[in-house]
Amino acid sequence: MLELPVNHTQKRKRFLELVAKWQRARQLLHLLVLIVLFYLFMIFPLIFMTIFPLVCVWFCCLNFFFFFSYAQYLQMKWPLLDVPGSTGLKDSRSPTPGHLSNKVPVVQHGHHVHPLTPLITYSNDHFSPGTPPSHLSPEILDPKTGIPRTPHPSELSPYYPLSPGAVGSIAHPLSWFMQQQGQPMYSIPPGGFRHPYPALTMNASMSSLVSSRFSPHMVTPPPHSLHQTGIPHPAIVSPAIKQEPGSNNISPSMHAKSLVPQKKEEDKKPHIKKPLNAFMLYMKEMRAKVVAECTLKESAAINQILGRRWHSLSREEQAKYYELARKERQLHSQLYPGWSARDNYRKRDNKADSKPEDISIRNTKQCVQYLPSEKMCDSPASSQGSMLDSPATPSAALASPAAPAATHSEQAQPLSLTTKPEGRMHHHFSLPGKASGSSSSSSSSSSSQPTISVPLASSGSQPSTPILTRPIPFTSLNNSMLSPPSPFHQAALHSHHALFQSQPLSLVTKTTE
DNA sequence: CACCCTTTGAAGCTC
DNA sequence: GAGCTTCAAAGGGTG
Repeated sequence: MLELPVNHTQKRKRFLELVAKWQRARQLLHLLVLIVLFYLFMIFPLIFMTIFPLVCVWFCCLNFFFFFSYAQYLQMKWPLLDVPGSTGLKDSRSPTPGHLSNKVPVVQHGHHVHPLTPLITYSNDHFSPGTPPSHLSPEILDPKTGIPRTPHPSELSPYYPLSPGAVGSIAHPLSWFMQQQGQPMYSIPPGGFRHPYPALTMNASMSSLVSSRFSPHMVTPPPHSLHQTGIPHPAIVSPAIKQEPGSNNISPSMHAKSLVPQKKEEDKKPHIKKPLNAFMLYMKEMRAKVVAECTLKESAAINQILGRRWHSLSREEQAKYYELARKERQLHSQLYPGWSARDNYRKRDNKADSKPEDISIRNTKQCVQYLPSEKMCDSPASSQGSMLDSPATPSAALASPAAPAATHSEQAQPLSLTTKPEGRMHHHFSLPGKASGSSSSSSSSSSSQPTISVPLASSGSQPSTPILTRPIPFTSLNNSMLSPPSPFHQAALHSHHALFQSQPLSLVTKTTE
């Protein structure tokens, strides 16, 4: 009769001893883990940053789960037992029995709280190494829509793609540039870019430029398409990849027979392309959008639309592309210090030789009408009126703080798309010997701009319109011309607009002489 | 299959 | 220095 309670108390005592041992072991384990983690934190901050949160979470969960269940188990099995692990659960104010007191000099924490919890916050602010800072966040606000735009999937377009109709949902490919507008543009060291690895001396904008426009996927990276720095550059086009017309489209046997070794060496040279200008960059970005908005797929038609939209852009928007183009040129010049645009001249010798013959042929192909499709899908801002009312006014560019550096070409701004052919028609009529005969491009352009021939024929007595014949450099504009609402300017534009309206593009065709 | 078309801008060339 | 020419991208169209 008396042995039963004795046995019971002994059993209970033994169990309590077991619990105490486990408690000490657990505390020792805590200490050990703390030491290890602290060591890791001091020695391997990088590892700490990545692994430690996981370890902490794991340890916390495991510890909490294990002790919670164990305490519950003890409470169920020994209702009268004062389980140390459950004190915190039952009542934190309940005194702990002396025989269960902690003799290990470790601060006792609640089991559901990790000892390092006060030192660690699991907020994303501290444990989001992969999250870029706000100024590097890919999400930017669309200046037009105000909607945050997310980065564009790289598979859509290699360069500056803008998904069709998704201006508000896709990050501007120039976001890197937009976000840097407030910063010094070029952090070129005083010694210049003579580093053998220009990429190492690039600033952020440069590197992003390389990673975007000069992404290696554009060009298969054969050895000869690598820059001397080893950096593949899309501007380098191997002759094997992009064959120069008339030079590399020859069969190997013909090549061996007809070409001089020097010619071979020249052909083996990688073809370094020109850096893209502002409009090219704009086209690269907006082409996909226009293609998706319209059912058009002809690049010529797309380019016409893009040309009008380009003029409908605000000065600030254009300035972004001008600045980007400037960076492109700078980077290009740094990557290829000895390169000149002349190097790419006359690559198409047969083409140049055959130009005079092509004029007659081209004159027969000038009735391609893109206007209906453009009317269908072009933005409202690029209507005929908007071409003339486009913000492409010189004064705006001058006033724009983000305006590109003042190169005369960047400042030159066509007043209208319909103005350039007029000048070319001038050559077509006045200088037939050279302008119309020596250049296929100019002749094609002149012949391809249908609005001019008729207005000139009908309004040949308008010598006052040469202001509209070519892009006018700012340097050649006086103040009266720089001011947009100039009566003269408006009158000229109005008359020009009237001419344009009197001869819609869709109705006018090239008049072959 | 090579070239054209079409756009704007940059740079080279010519006079 | 003005004017002209070439090239850069793009992809359907054309011979």
